[in-house]
Amino acid sequence: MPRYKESERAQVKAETRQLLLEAATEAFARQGYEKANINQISRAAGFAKGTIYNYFESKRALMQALIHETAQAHLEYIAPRVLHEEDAETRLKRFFDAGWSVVSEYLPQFRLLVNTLYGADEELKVMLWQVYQPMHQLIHKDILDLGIEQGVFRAHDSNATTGLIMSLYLGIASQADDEGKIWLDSSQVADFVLNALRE
Amino acid sequence: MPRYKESERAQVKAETRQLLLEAATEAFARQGYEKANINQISRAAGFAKGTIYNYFESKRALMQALIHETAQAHLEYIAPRVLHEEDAETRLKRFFDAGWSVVSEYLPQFRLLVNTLYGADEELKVMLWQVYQPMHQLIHKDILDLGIEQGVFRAHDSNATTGLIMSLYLGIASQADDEGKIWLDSSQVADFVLNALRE
Amino acid sequence: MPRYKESERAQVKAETRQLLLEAATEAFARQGYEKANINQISRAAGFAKGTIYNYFESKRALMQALIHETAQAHLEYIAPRVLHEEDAETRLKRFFDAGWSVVSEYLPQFRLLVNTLYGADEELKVMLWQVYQPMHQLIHKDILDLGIEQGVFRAHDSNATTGLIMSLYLGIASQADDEGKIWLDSSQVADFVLNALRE
Amino acid sequence: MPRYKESERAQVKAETRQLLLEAATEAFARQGYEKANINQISRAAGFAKGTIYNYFESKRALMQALIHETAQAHLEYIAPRVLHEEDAETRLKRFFDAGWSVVSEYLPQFRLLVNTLYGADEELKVMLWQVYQPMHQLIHKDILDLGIEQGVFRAHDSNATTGLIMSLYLGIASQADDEGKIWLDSSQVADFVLNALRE
DNA sequence: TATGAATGAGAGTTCATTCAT
DNA sequence: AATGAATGAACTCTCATTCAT
Repeated sequence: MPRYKESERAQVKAETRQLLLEAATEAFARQGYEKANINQISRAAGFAKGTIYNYFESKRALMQALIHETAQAHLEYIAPRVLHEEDAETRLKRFFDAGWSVVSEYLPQFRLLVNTLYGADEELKVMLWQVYQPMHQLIHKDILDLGIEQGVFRAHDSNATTGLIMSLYLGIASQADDEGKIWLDSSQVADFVLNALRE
Repeated sequence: MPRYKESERAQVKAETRQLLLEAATEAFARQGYEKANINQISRAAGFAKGTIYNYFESKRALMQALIHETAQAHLEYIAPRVLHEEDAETRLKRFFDAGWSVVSEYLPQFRLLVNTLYGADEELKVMLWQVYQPMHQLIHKDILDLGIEQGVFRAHDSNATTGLIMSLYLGIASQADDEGKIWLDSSQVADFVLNALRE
Repeated sequence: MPRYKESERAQVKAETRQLLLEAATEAFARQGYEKANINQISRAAGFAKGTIYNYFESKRALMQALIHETAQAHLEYIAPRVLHEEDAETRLKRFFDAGWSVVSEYLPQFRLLVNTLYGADEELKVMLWQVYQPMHQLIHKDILDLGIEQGVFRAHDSNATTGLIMSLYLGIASQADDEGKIWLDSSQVADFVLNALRE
Repeated sequence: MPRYKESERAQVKAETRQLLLEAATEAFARQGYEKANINQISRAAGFAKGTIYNYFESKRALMQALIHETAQAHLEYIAPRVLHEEDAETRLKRFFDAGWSVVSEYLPQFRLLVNTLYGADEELKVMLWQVYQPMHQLIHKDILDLGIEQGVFRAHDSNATTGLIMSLYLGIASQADDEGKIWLDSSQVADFVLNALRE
């Protein structure tokens, strides 16, 4: 069998999978995992109910894949933008900056993450916090510890501060309206943190 | 015409209602609104499935009553403890203090509130934010503005800061373990905020 | 114990029973036996749910008592008005006359009877046709056979005609509007029958 | 994209729908709309309980579809048999003739219609009378008015007479036993009406 | 690979009935 | 005799999942 035929097929599969994930994101974000329904999701993606089961073992597996990939994308969006900067203060600003951009560009994805992080489904929550470890590392090591090293942040429990920063990010950003607009500027939040850390 | 004391019957009704609300809180907090189920809740409260409908019109009405009463109780726990203090700094500390106590004493209730505040159910979310207005007022007026007046907080956008403080409270406190223990002391969070506001 | 106390009590009981029957008639007529509900009926009669069970063994027993008494009353309304006349033709007119009056004065009762007579509940239907036997006798013997005897009706199968007359009565009268007004005059129906029977 | 014939699937769907409608007819006719139950109907049709909801939105929608189709079929059975005749008298006889056949051939359907026409469910009743308009037209125009024109019926209010004829048909035919046998011949009823109209 | 008819567990809700007071 | 809280069977409807085509 010709090689390109194979790859073509693989591409179609990947596209279908992507369409399903997008529809699922939207549905899960809007209605929550329990209320969202497989039929709707399939239809919204342009397929029939059964198709979803060619790509995911179950509704739950779909959700898990979704969380995984979404969180991953979230990380991959934010990390380079932060690391592109040299000094810790700017990195912190960039963190909130990029975080705000995620919200406006990928609102349903972001909502899905927040719902899951603060939701009642322990299994999903734990999984997501794990996937999010690199984000904590980023803040902890590449922003806070760096800042202490650079002498721009006072000595402090940077692990604790990481938690505080994540809470601020998620708490404020989750109040975005349906257009992804957040009532506080990212810089206001960054300044608040900087004030707390400076000297 | 009733043959026994009216008050006696009223008391029994109130108790039953309370038992149902408690069971519901536990169930909704552990499984989320959608997954929790009426039969289970009634059974956990020691009643048959139909009993719940003698007290609440529907599952949703039960949830709404619950949110209302829980949020109210939350407010009534925190406000006096804050207002008992004179200076703004102590008030802020007390706010986190009391907030931490709520978590350890009323863990399911608190979880229910957080799940709802960050959940996908728009109607419940809006309702809860409304009930929570006095909490925002408390922070905004009775802590932040007071602190500015007292000259202990630098001038700042106290409305914005209110949002940040709430995010910190909810974000950190929601990470309590099953015994209600939170990995950060309330004082650490308070100090972080105070550092940001002081000068 | 004094005798009048007894009778007083009996009277109260009878009144309560009557109130319950009236409320039941209204409910059963409006919603049908299955949809009508015991709580509503009790409340409409001014009593609590349980009270009904002091007077009737079950919802079904209530319905049966109701049908019985209503059909009886129906008969007792019509028969004397018919028998008061001497000649068969007038008796027939009186039959429809009185039948029309029943509808305007006792609409819910009448509707209940029609619903039952043409409904799916075989047991109730059979019971009602039995209670209605005297009505058939009245038409058969006291109107039709009399008419033949008097030489005003042609010879015919008066049993069959009885069935036709009942069908006409029930069919037309059941189309009464909510005020009990029937679109055809009783005399029009009577004339139709007389035309069919005369000579 | 579907791999098998569209028409094949459509055919299966139509058959399933028909089976469900038949089972529903039987159940609704025997127990009435309220008492009949969806599970039972599906099972009787040879399907699982949920299947019905692939074909009808709700129990009520099922009932409405049923009434519609049944009344339509009823009309389509009777009308051509009546119109096949030339003179009004024979048409009238054919009307009762055909009406009697409907009962013996489609007993549950007929019972369903009668129960609905004389039942307490106002919405269904109104709907059915509307669907039945053509039947009234048939009697009114194509039998009674024609008869007057042909000079075989005396002048009379043919609208009123239409109502009387329908009452006779429904009233007598609804007394069919479980084999669909009616205690009066259709000709006896027809003769009664003809006697009333002739001259 | 895609389809959608069929499935049936499971949910929320209703309500006749019981019974302690 | 009257009450109404409690009960739980029974009902309608939803939906994740299966599978023949």
